[in-house]
Amino acid sequence: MSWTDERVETLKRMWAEGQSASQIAKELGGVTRNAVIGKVHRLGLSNRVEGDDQPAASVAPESQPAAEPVAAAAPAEVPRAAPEPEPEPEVEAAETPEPQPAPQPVFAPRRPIVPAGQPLPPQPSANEISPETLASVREVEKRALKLSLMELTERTCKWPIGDPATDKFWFCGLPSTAGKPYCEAHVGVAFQPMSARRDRRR
DNA sequence: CCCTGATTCGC
DNA sequence: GCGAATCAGG
Repeated sequence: MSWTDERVETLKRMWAEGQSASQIAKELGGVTRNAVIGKVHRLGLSNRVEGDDQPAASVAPESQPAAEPVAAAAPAEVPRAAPEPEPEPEVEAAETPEPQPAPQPVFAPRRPIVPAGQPLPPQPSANEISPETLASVREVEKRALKLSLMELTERTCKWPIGDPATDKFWFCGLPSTAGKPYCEAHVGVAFQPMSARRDRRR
């Protein structure tokens, strides 16, 4: 594969959107994340840290995620999570006058959306779940890794636990079943044969 | 171990 | 210019 204008354009766009090199590589196909990173540098993209253009104040090493939606449709929709307390460490002492217009016009997207390959959990009512499964889930949730939205990956259980409107909210985070968005226990709750649900429903 | 980007250097 | 290998880090 070569870097055609089109492919470079895609690269630029995705990089600007904050997509990771590996995600971009996957999208483009035929290239590795190394290739993408190498190209990014050759194109002069990347976080120009060195002083040359903008003072660049201090390119946030990680920067905040700015709460992104997990997925679209959601039966029992999950309100904004924003598990990040982050009361703003704010600037240091009054050492930077910065009377200038405003530094940081760079366009700083960053951490994009979280996979969400599957629809969000339906949060079935208790009477639709078998006692055994329910017990298993409760037991498992005690061991939940309590991950934040940004910590989820393709192989972590994305089952939400707690009230999204409060601080007591997190995602299961246990190893997800291959190909599924949830761990074994939550897959049991999320994916049930229609017949089973029908039979169990009052 | 999973993942990130950065850098080097032979091709 | 390209990107695998490697490095440094979360």
